[in-house]
Amino acid sequence: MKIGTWNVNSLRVRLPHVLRWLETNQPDVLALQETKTEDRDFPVGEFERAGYHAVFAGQPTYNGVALLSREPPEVIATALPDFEDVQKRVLLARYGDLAVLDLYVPNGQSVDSDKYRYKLDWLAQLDLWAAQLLRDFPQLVMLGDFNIAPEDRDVHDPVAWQDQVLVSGPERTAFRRLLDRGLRDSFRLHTDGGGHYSWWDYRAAAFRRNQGLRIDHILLSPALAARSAATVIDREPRGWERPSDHTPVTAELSGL
DNA sequence: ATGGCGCGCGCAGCGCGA
Repeated sequence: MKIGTWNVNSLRVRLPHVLRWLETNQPDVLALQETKTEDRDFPVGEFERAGYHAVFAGQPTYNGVALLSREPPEVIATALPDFEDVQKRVLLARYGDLAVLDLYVPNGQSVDSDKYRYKLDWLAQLDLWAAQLLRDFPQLVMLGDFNIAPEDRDVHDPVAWQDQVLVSGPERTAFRRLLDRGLRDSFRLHTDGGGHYSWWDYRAAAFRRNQGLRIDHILLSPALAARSAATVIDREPRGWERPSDHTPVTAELSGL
């Protein structure tokens, strides 16, 4: 099976891109972030016509997550447990034995901001939840926009980015804690080198110059990591007209 | 050189993203 993640930076604007990408790539599950769409405006019918079920947790203007799938979903959660938050950043669904957690981790803005503190608190709560989820769901995929470049090889200019938000030590420690729980970064199961990014700034021709960060991730529980056949960053949609600043990442799991 | 682009909201220009 194929399962992907894509921060679309407004589903209203990017719906044609998502439909085109679904048609070409035929994933079994696609997790979206930054839909920026209220639930009553979610384009359910468009995805039904494309052969996909859709579940979503949205709000006006900001944030918003969704899961598209061939199989009908069972929604388990739409928020972090025990964490007061009006921001829609979490969607957990299951498809039979497979559990999929779609995440839009807070950006953090800058390391000296209140939003950074919120990001670290949010990640601490995610870590607690991850321990429970790994017990409850042996077949767990945790994927989305983590807003963390885990290592310097995931950063085009580590010196310029040092100690900046998305790259700072506390954020990387939070990401590392998830791996210490037993989750595996599926991209790194198959590719060691640098220069592979999932986001490029709209400004300064960053995509053309491949000045990006790898911040969109697919984490796999141990049972799924054993089935990981490939993880691919698809740069193509970043080159389309009026693109999202993120591009899709897809994991292939064998025997599911 | 801290801007640079693109989004929502709403009709100007600001907050936000990363």
